[in-house]
Amino acid sequence: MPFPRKTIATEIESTGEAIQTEILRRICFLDYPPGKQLKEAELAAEFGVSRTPIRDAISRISHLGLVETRNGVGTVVVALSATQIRHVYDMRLELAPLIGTMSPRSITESDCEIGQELLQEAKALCKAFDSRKYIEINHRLHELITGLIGNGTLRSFWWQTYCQAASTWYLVSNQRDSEMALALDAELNEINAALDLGDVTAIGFIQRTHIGYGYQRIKSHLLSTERE
Amino acid sequence: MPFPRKTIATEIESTGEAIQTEILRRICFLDYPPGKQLKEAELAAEFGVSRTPIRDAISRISHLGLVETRNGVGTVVVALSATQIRHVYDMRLELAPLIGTMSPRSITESDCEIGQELLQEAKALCKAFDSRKYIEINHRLHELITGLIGNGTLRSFWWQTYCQAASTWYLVSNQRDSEMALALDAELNEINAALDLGDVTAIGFIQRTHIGYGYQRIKSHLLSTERE
DNA sequence: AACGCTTAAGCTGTACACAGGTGGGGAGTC
DNA sequence: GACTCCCCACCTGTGTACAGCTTAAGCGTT
Repeated sequence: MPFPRKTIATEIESTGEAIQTEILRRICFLDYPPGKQLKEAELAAEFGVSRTPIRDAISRISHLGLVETRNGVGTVVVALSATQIRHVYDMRLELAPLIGTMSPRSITESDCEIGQELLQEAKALCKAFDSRKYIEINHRLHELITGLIGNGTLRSFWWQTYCQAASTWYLVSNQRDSEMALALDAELNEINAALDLGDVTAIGFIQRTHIGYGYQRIKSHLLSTERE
Repeated sequence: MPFPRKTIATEIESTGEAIQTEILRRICFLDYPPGKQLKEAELAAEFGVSRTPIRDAISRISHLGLVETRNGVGTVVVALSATQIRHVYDMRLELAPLIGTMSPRSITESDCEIGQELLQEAKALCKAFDSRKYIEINHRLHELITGLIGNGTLRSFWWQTYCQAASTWYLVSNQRDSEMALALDAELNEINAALDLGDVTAIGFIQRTHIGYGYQRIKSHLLSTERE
């Protein structure tokens, strides 16, 4: 199944898939913020290939609704509308509990190690907030959790909604440094407890809980920006 | 959001999107059965365009896992493995109840008319089964129901799982003519009752129920083919 | 000075040519 | 006759040139 698997397991990626993953990562990480214009020629030069594979990558990304290509104009990264964000979050709230109930993969030693590692980094983040680090920790946490999903379809959907939510979520996080760091620390504490117990079901519900918190933060942010 | 919306509302489709929709339809309808080799040059000639838009369309379809492209060999339509089918159906069982609960669109007069129309065709099908007609009725029923979904993300996911399940499902249906026709007739009776009451929630649960039935049929089929 | 038109620059969409890779069939040998 | 190896036909992957579209800037007119 699609890209999520490719990003998690280190498989042999074709050139096109690697480029797709990289561009999508840049969008999620706000390296390409909403409004940013992606020029095929520019990217082609950067990756050292022709426009063809770039076009292919962008075209495949477009189904997430994160970019919009118009003939003669260009390809721009778009911020999902408030309604779309609501839809994505509503969906994530429903998907999260399924992580643990739909034939999950069993937790390994290595999963626990990664969890601990992330927790340490989150603790460091509480002392000195760094937007970029916050994003990276969250991203790796999502890779870890997505890897626990045994159902390929759910895994794909889970990853898709993450990518759709990421950009907006990380944009909001910039304005609430310490609160976000503490929330992440708390989440990772819970996740690690569940990892040690080998309880994937719990992880699903923990995710559901914290997505709810994040949703609240984003909703209040959306309200305040809509007033302007 | 992606293709489902485009297939349902009659919007202005770009060339590439139209081709994508058409190829995907052919896969769902078993015009391109598993094993069929898709040659870019052939399709290009048929649609009267160059290979470029064809490649684009196939590339975007590939994320559903229904086709596999290997360099030097070609692009072949693949049958989803038993495990993948199980994953898709498990997911559909979870998604179905959400149709009515996640901000559905309200039912219009025109929806009811289409429902009645489909019911009549289903009744005709009971008297003289026609595999092709069975597929078409089901397809249009799915377009109708997908159109009732207000949440764009859910709509996209619902449509994706339908496409993934369709090919296998329709393959199985070939071997159980009358049983399938009767089941479809029963389903459409229930759907129409819910349509008349304007109860989208009911439609979600009806779908959930009948997907369960279909799942059973496919499971027994998978078991019998695995033995061979 | 303000408005409208024209033109050119720059982007994507498409066609086409070529490079790379794969598999099968035929010639040659044992 | 069977097996092996090589070559060629055919397909996808990539690069490149060109056509079409959009926008903005600059010029001319009022």
